[in-house]
Formats: sequence, structure tokens, C-alpha cells
Amino acid sequence: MVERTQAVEDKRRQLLDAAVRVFARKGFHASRVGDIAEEAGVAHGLLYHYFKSKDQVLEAVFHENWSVLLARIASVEETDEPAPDQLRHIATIVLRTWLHLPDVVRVVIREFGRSPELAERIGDLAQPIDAIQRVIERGIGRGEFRKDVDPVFAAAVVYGSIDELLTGWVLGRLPAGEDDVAAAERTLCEVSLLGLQEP
Amino acid sequence: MVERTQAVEDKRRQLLDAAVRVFARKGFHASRVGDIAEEAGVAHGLLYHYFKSKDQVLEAVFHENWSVLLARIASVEETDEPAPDQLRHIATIVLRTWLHLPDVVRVVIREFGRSPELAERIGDLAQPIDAIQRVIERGIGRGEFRKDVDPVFAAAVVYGSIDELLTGWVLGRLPAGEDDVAAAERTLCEVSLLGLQEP
Amino acid sequence: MVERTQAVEDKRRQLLDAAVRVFARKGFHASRVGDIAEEAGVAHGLLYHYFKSKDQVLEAVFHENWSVLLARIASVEETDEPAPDQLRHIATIVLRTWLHLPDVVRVVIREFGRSPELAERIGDLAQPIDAIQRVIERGIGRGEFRKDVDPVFAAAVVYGSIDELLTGWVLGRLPAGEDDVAAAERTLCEVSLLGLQEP
Amino acid sequence: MVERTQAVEDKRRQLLDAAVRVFARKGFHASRVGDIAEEAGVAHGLLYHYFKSKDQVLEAVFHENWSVLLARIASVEETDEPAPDQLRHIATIVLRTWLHLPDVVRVVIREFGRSPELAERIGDLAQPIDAIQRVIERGIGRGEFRKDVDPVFAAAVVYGSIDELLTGWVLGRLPAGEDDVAAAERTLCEVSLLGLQEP
DNA sequence: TATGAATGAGTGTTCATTCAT
DNA sequence: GATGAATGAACACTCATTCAT
Repeated sequence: MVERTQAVEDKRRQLLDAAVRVFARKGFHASRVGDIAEEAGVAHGLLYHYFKSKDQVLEAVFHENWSVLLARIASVEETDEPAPDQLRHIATIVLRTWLHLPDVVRVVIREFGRSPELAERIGDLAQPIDAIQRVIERGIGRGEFRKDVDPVFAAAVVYGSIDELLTGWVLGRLPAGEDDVAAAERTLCEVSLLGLQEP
Repeated sequence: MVERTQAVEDKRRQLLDAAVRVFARKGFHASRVGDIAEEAGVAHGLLYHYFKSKDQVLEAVFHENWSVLLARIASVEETDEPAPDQLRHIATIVLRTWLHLPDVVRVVIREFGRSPELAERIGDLAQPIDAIQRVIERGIGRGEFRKDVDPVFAAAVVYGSIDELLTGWVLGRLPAGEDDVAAAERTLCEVSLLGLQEP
Repeated sequence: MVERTQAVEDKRRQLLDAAVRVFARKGFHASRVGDIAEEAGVAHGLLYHYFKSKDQVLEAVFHENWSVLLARIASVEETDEPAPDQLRHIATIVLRTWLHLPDVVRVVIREFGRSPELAERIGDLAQPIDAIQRVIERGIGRGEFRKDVDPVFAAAVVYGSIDELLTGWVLGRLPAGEDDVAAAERTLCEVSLLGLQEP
Repeated sequence: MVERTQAVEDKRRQLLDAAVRVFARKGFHASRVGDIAEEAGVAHGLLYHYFKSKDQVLEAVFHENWSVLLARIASVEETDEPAPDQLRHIATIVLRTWLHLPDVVRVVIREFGRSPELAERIGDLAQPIDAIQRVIERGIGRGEFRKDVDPVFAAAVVYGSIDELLTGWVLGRLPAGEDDVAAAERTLCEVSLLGLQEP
């Protein structure tokens, strides 16, 4: 029984991974249900045993891949590190995802984050921003960041920087090798973090 | 002849403005050609006298609205102001657009900037980033910015911040009134610019 | 303008008539939208300019063909003829439709009258029965029919007889020529009407 | 072996009864094979051990429920009662089925009797009509019915009345309690039978 | 016997685009 | 220029049926 459920779970995952690859390659709208099935090596009808609709596949891609990242961000928050270090860690976590799961990043960058419709269906979307905001607020409270910045806008500024680096890699307009990711990380921290700290 | 051209131009503009409103409201994919025509008060067939396709309407929306902004950014570059001031001005120009042309911003944020396909068709997309990069490079050269930041990534970081603020307004997750725009501007400059300058 | 509307109306009718023929031949469920379009000699997409859906075509078939018959039945009711004559006329009107519009009868018999779903969407369905019931009630009131029959059930009995004759013709289990229709009419009246009258 | 066959027969019956309930509730076309299996509490694949196809289930519903009724009608024919009494008995048998097996009646009324396709596959369909016709012919021969009615059409008329009463109950447009069935029976006999007899 | 994963043919509907008027 | 009827490619989704286990 457990094995059976396991097999089912494996197949689901197989479909989902195929979907990630296809969405990453062609974009969600241009991807047909048949493309996903073909990529997974199954008949397209099977997809509907595991997912309610093409839209739901996209949601699952998000939930079942991004949630890992969100959990790691949350665990950073629970640390008692100084706020600048926490921010640095969050940035690292997000940026390094590009190296581990480039296709997932491609899909997330392209399909999520700009669509009001998706944002409504998926509550988790803004979570990284919210986490950043909380860290900044804590940093201000502890005197680690200057008191005259608005945490709401500052969070957007920091998150936007991270997001844009990923976007640059996804769209191929930024160098995207391992060293480049490290360099981007450094630049990000130098600019955003120093900007947040007392001069 | 001139009148004729003027009338043609007017009608074209009328359709384009209708398209902006419709795209802003429903998103490009969910907008039907008939919706645009209806919004403009004409038959949908007429759209094809002025545009080759629905895609081309989207491109025109970009070119004919965003180009003004790009021109103003370019004119900032020609100034001999200090680099930090230039950056500040660029940020102001982009952010204030939210107050003047919110629908255009909605469309640009939602439809451009994440699509490799569009990016290929529209070369101008990255122009604000490029301008920012040039300003940063100039600033470094003049000793106004620190020498140890990578201008390429730094430009992405700065542009990402601007972009995310607009996105926050478009998606309604940031306060978007006139005062808020001013506050966002301030926060952006404090964080990004100070981060760029020598400590 | 009127001509234009006329042309549109004509085309709609052309589609509707094609639909009647196709539905009569294959039944509604087995008929594809493409069959109707092909029968009408147009592209299948055009059907959706005139009708909202395949279901709506079926409803239109009913409304725009059966309503004539219902009107004629209603006009019989307004006569001051004796009730038996009125019943006879109603029966004649319905039965003769087989000769004038056999395909319409085929569709009505096969698709309507047994489907609770359709009955809900189309209120007119029971109208012939209701008319018959009113005539019987009037006949009883005037002493033309015996007082001891229940008009509700009697109406069902009379209408059922008519309906079954049409069904017999549609299904080919009754002789269906012109003379046969006349003979059926006679039999129907002899049996049902005499049964209703005082012995 | 007998036990095995019995168990098999039981399961088959269990599926068939489930099918009757489901078809009665949603209609044949709207019923999925999975619905039947779910109603029976088994996996849908199992259905194909007992029936060749969904269509065949419907046929079995008919044969294995309606045949009882046909047998009883046949036994009435073998009686040497007067023809009017025989007709009365046939009517009673059919109408009372509504009280005993309402779901079967629902399915039979809705799915059989109007479909040429089914009529071809199931020869028994017209049997009640044929029986009625034979009784009428016998009645005419014995002088119990008038000689001037056409037995073919008269049979249709009588059967149509019965059929319409059932339909009225199935569709909820006639009162359907026990007393109502009795009243309908009375009305039917008064109208149809008296109409058949010599005035 | 029983399960339910897997298949894939089948279809209604949408909508960008064309073009006769 | 302006209209909107006409076209037809494209596509998500359903579901009866099969079959390995």
C-alpha cells in the first residue's frame, strides 16, 4: 500500500518535473498539455489523473518547488544572527537556487510575480518580501540598520535587486556562471546592505 | 494630405490608448482583439488597418509610450551632473511614470521584462538598465562611486529596485499614493545610492 | 440596414435548418457541430456567430419551429367551437405537422419531451398538454364531456396518444403516408373523443 | 460451481441495480462508468468483467427488468378474459410498475422508446404495443370492440396513453402518489376503453 | 476477482485574422 | 476608411476502455 502510494507520488513528480522543463523552455502559455506528457513519456490523458488542469500543474510547480526555498528562508529568520547576516543569507539562498534548479527559477521568474491572477490563487508569492521586511524591521529595532528607511519600501528594494539578478540570468542578459553568481551576491550585499546600514 | 495623416494618426492613437486600458485591466493574453475595438468604439476589423496583428499592438504600446521615458533617461545621461544625481533623476523619471501613466506601467510591468520572446522582438527593453550601467561606470570613473562594485550587477541591482517598486504598485502590494511614491523614491536613493558610494 | 439584418436572419435560418436535418438524421448527441456546419456549407466557427453553443442550437430548433404550432393550438382555444371539435383540431394540427415538417417532428420527438434537463430550460414543452387540459375542462363545464374524468390525467391520455402516433411515424413502426395520417387521425378521435363523451 | 455462479450473478445484479439508480438520477449520457462503479462500491474496471460496455449495461437494465413486465403482459394474453379486461390488466401492470420500480421506469421512459438506435439493438421494445394490438384485434373479432377502428393505430393510441402517464410521473408533471396511480388507471380505462367499445 | 493507472480518440469552443461589401 | 461575416487552426479536457498487477 505504501509502495503503491509511493509509485503514484513518483509518477506525479515525474509529470511535474517534465512540466518544469517544458514551461522553462517555452513558457506556460506556449506549452501544450501534450508537450508535458510527451516530455514525461506518457499519454496526455494521464496528466489529468494527477492534476485537475493545466493551471493546477503550474500551481503545483510553484508549491512543490518553491516551498523548499520558503522554508529555508523562514529558518534563517529564526536564527539570532544580526539582521545584515540574515539578509545576506536570504539573498544567498535565493540566488544559489539559480545554480541548483535553473528551470524552476526560469518558470518562477517568468510566470509568477507579475500576474495578479496567479498572485490571488497562490498566497505564498510575496513571502520572501515579507520575510525581508521583517528582518529589516528587526534590524532597525536592534540598531543594526538606520532608522530613517521605510521597511516596506526597503524590502521591495532589496527583493527587487535579488529578483532582477535572477531575471537577468533567466533572460541571458547577465553572465550566469558559478563565479558570476558569487560576484552578483557580493555586489548585491555591498550595495543593498551597506545602503541600509548606518553611514 | 497632412490632415489625412493626422486623422489616421489620431485613430491609431485612439486604438492604442484603448489597447493600453484593456491590457492593463485584463492582461494581454486575456484581452481579445474585440475587447480593444469595443473599448475604442470601432469594429474589430478596423484594428488591422492600423496594426498588423495583436502582437504588434502590444509592441506599439511599448514603443509609443515607453520611448518617451527612454528619451528622458537619455537626456539625463547627457547632463554633466554627478553620477549619484543622475541615478536619482533616472529613478525619479521612472517612478513618477506610475503617477502619470499608471495603465502604461501596468502593461509594461506585466507583459514586458520577463518574456524572452518579447525581449527579442523589442530591443529597447534593457535600455534603462544599460543607461544605469553607464552612469554607474561613469560614477566609478569619476570617483563618485566605489571602485569595487561590478557595474553590470550593480545596474541590475538598482534597476531591480525600481522595477520592484513599480511592480508593488501594479499588484497593489505597496501603498501607491503620491506621497508613497515620494517616500519610495527617498528609500530607494538612500539604500541604493548610499550603498554605491564610498563608505 | 434592414437588408443586412435580413441577410443575417437568413443565414441563421440556414444554419438552423441544417441543424434540423442533421439532428433528425443522427440525433442530437451523435451530431457534431462540424456536421451541422458541413450540412449548411459553412465553416464550423460560423455557427458560434449565430448561436452561443450546440445546446442553444437545439433550443432554437424547438423555439423557432414548434412555436408556430403552439400558436396555432392557442388560436384553436380562442374559438367558440364545441370542445370535441377543438380537441379534434388540435390533434389535426399536431399530426399534420408530420407531413409538413417531418424532420422537425423527428427532432422534437426524439430530443424533447423526455429530458428533465431540457424541460427545465424550455418552458413551452408542456404547452400542448396544458391546452388540451383546458379544452377538456371547458368541455366538462359545458356538459360536452362526462363529469367523472379527471382532466389532468385525461389530458395526458389524449396527448400521449397523439405523441405516440408521431413517435410511431418517426421510428418507422407505423405506416406514415398521407392516407395513414388521416386514418390515424380518425382512429384517435374515435377512441379518445368518444371515450371522453357521455356514453 | 453453483455458488460461484450465484456470487457472480449477485455481483452482476449489484452493478445493474447501481446502474439503474445512476441512470435514473442523471440520465444515461451524463452518467459516467465511474459513477456506476462508485454507486456500487467497486472499482470501475470491474464493470468490464460483467458487461462488455456501458451501452451493454443499458441494454441489460432493460432486458433484466423489463422482461418481467413483458412476461406478465404475455400471460394476460393467454387468459380467456374479455378483451377489455385484458387491456385493463395490461394497463394496470405497466402503470403499477411506477410504484414498484420507479427508477427502472425512469430509465425506460427516458432512454428507450425514442431512440431508433436502441430500438434496433433491442427488439423487445415494441412488445407491449404489439400485445395491445393483438388484444384489440381479438376484441374486434369477438365483437367486444367496434369494427371500424384500425387496430394498429388504436394500439398506438392506447399505448401512448399509458406511456404518457408514466412520463408525466417521471418528469414530475403529474401527481404520482399511490392514489394518483389508481386515479390515472381509472381515467385511462374510462377514456380509452369506452372509446374502443361499441357506443 | 478486483484494482486503478494508463491510453488516446473524440469534440465543443475560442479567437486572431481575412476580406467582400 | 469601416464593418462584421466568415474562416479554420488550435487546444484543453473527458471518459470509455484496456490491462498489468
